[in-house]
Amino acid sequence: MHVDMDAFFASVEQRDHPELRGKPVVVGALPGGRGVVSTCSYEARVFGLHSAMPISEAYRRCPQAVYLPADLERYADVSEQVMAILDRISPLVEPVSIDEAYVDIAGLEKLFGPPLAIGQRVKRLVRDELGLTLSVGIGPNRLIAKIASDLHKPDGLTLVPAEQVLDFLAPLPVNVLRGVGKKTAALLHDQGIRTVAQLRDLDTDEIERRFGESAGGHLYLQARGVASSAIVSGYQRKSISQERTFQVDVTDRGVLRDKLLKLACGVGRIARSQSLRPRVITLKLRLTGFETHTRQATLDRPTHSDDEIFAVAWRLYQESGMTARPVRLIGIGLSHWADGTGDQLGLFDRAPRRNEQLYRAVDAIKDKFGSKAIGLGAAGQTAVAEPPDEYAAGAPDHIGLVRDRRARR
DNA sequence: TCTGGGGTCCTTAATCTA
DNA sequence: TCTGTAGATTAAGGACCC
Repeated sequence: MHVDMDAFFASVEQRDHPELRGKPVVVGALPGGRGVVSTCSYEARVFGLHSAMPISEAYRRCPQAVYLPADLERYADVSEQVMAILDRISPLVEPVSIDEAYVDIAGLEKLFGPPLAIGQRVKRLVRDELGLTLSVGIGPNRLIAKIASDLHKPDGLTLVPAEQVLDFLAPLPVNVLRGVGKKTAALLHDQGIRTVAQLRDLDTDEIERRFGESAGGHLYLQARGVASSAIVSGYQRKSISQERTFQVDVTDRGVLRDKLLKLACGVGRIARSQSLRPRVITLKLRLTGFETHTRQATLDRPTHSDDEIFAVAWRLYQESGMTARPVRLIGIGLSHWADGTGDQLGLFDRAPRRNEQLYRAVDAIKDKFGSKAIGLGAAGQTAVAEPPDEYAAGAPDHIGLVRDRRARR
């Protein structure tokens, strides 16, 4: 099951300020400055407003709307309340963003009834306890549930049984698939491919040649309704970043230096609060004309001290070769934690294409290093000691030995 | 004409190293 | 000891998502 709050930020504002109900509400940047619409109410969408639209254009189209800055802390509180309700439904909840989550509802029939009843229960609980609506999609895997939840927004509830997946997907535009944004959609349109059904006519070699092995492979499978159904709770972030766009492009070194110091303190504080020490610090610059560059440094000694983060970022700026150019945006990112999870070293090889070979290789590694030393997972995923069945069902992408960097085994 | 902020993942190329 | 190279790592950019 995929649940998605309706116009989340705007709905919270309308709930807490009754005078805003029934009116176009835009949460995001304020008119007059630089920025975009974060979320807008359905009353505002009537005027063609939508997320990510430049605020200047939103104001042109709908000057009578109420424009509010985002109060992210408050929305995060509400988000936690929503997630807490989901936790009461299932032990396997995977929040994907502030207003969205996947919930594993397999095997809950005895407790709550059939899938549709579970969806209705979630909607009722959230409406009664929090005064908010959401849209629910239920399907045999994450892809289908996600697309389904989007289909009858707002306040929707859509179920797609496994045997209807292919027919369900066929007429939909290709951009419903994960990873198909503006660029990929345009490439597909150039070939006359607009629907998922049409995408199915491309064979796997053709599609991988055009979109790369990874993206192409995903497209091929998604077009056939194949996707993961694994719901993973427990999240370890991989990076921390903060960035700021200036109201007018900045050339003054002092202004940039001050902003960079503030950003360093901001990311440093978060890193310390989570005991994360980055080994990599990234400086981001956006120049006049939206030209974006990054510069990064790998540290000898990881740190989450504000001073050290700032010093590295400032050095990166000075060595960037762009100090003469006006700056539109400046930002700092931290990544590659020195401690904690996500620090395994994968020695990956192209996988044998047949499971038989795979398991022979796994057995050889087990013999040599012990069963706890090995793990299997799709590329980029956390490896687990025993492969879940869904990996056993198809040929894996990679096989490799995973070890702890610190252990040096 | 305009394009935020916080993320993830992938590709490509250069460089390092066992 | 020298050298070529596969594979790992680093760096930069970009697509995409919410």
